[in-house]
Amino acid sequence: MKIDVDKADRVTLADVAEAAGVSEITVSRVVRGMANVSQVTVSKVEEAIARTGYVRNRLAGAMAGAVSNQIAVILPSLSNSVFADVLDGLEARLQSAGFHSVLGISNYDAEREAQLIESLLGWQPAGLVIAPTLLSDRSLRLLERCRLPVVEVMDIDHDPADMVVGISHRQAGKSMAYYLIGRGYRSFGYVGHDIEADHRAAIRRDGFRAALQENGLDFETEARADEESSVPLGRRLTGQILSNEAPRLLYFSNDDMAMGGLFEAMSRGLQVPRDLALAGFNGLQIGQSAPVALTTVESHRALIGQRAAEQLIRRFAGEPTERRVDVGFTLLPGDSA
Amino acid sequence: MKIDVDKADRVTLADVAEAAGVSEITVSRVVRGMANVSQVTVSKVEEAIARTGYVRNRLAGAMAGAVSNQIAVILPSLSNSVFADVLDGLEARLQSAGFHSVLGISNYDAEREAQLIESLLGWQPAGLVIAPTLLSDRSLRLLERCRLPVVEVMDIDHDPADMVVGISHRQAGKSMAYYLIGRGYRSFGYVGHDIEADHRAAIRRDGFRAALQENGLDFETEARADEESSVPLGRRLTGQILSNEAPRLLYFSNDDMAMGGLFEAMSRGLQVPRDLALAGFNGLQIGQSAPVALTTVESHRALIGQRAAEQLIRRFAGEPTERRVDVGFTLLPGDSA
DNA sequence: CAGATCTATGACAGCGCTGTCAAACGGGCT
DNA sequence: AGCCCGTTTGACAGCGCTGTCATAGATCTG
Repeated sequence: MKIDVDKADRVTLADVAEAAGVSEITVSRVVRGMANVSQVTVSKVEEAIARTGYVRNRLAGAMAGAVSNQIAVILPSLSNSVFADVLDGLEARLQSAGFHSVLGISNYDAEREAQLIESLLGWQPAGLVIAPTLLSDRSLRLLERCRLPVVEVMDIDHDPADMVVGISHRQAGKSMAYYLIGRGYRSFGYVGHDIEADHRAAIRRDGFRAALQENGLDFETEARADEESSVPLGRRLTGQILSNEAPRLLYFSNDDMAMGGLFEAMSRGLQVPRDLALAGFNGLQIGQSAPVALTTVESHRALIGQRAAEQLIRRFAGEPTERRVDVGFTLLPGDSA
Repeated sequence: MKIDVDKADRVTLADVAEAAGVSEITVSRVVRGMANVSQVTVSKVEEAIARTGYVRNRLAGAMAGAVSNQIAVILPSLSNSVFADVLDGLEARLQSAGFHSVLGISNYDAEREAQLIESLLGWQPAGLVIAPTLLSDRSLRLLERCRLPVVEVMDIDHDPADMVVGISHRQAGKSMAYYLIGRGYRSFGYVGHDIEADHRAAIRRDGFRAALQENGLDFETEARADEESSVPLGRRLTGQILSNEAPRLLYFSNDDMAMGGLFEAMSRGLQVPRDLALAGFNGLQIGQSAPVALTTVESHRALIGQRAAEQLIRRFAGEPTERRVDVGFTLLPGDSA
């Protein structure tokens, strides 16, 4: 069978060139906004472009040697608003610099992640941004040999293949613990989601715990489930803990979970923080608007995206880049602890 | 044995072909998993690919005639989780069919939207998915002449250029009003965000209002601000309304806003729904986990994304597609009204 | 006014891959 | 043996664009 492509319809540089009475390369120069074309020619060409309805073929352009303006982006999930925020910040800066992102979602699956890297690399992108799940050896090898700027985002608690932008989740966990100990809390519990998949949550918990242990303390209880984080899960696990003798303060794996905890406490008529104190992570807007503002650590997600974009843009411009960018976090005191 | 180190830059089909002792086209066939290659040759080639570290160049592939596996996706925003959900559903189906999405964010700006369409079309994608803001004439012309499957998503209250997947926001608004009137409410207020930009919110409001008017009613109050929807905004506007004589029920432009309303009511010690009833739109998970579950309409966002992907995939396979897919919505009774 | 220096334009050769068509090969059959 | 047919493999010509280098004027210099 023959797929009858509309070759006749597709307007190419050659068509525009003919229509404008100039050469292809001149049209190409106009399209790319290059300086060395006379004003008269430019307007002739622009008129011809409008008349023919030419749409630039970037595939051919990228092939012919000009660098692609595509950036490969690999994230573990989008249902978690945290990554949507990062993507949002990334897109904003990328777009304003004329780049597009090509997206891949790994679903916290290392094998899938490796496939995505390989597949996206096939589009010869100008750069790669990845929020790593747990990079497999294959992934690492791909990243190292691809000779292309790579920014790992989210946590800077590891050594990057090229560049990394984010915060130290270990420090975030520790800071919260120090703060709470300073506020006088001595009895702690942990409520978490699937921290096998979400290793950053695991790092925060470890950091928190390390700080507790420095003070001769530890979690008295842990409630965990192997599900993605969510408000209902936070609520359910908090309910479980509250049905026994509960610790004074619950540290949640993130704000979604903590909101669930807050809701459960409210439903039970508990006063927060008098009867139960809560702390989360992320600084989601909703937590700060709750009747009892959540005590949490703000991770500047959009900023991470922006900085990642900036690193790439700098690299393209031949400017120096930093191997490790710590965007820092902010402890939001809130009223829940 | 000898890996071409001269052009260490890129391993091409030719390199692999040489390493395997076959022709380029044969390697190409193996890479594309075509049937007409002998088993012996396949393994020779696969070995050579592994040895050379060949990464397929899809740019060249797409150029040479095979269709691109990229899908252009244009959304108004990502900070609104609604679009992140759509993208999530879309990506899931697309990836499993071997496609990637190339993303563009229009920020509810028609001009930007047109630019994005043109720019993304330049990558010769196989299809286009767009959650339109307000398509400019230029955008419409681009969509119509691009000879490529286009799926508009979110609302089906308009006539699509090609295909459309979503729900009727007008019906969603009306249904909620009918439900509330049926529950005995007679006094209504509206709390909304920037419905100039978010025309779907405007359609819901109009639908709601039309249903009220059918019953000889109307909004007694409206509180609006020209900002993106958010929990704090919902809270602030609700506060404004409550400081005067408030209507019995507040209809919010969406669940984010309604959560703000709920929080404000709780903070003031009001009983919901006894003292104030609330209704939203979207069916966000958090609203259903709140101490008072939100009365709302669930828009199946991820499903919209999935269906959009399916329409495209069908079209590529030459199977028939529907011009208009209504994924339907679900009224969630909740406890807030 | 010859020679030097720009500026504006074009010719040409690929980028790395795949569609097309042709050739080589290996039986099965008469 | 001679012929046919199906399976494997390869040669070749682009896809639409841009980098490189060349060329034709235009402008300047002393």
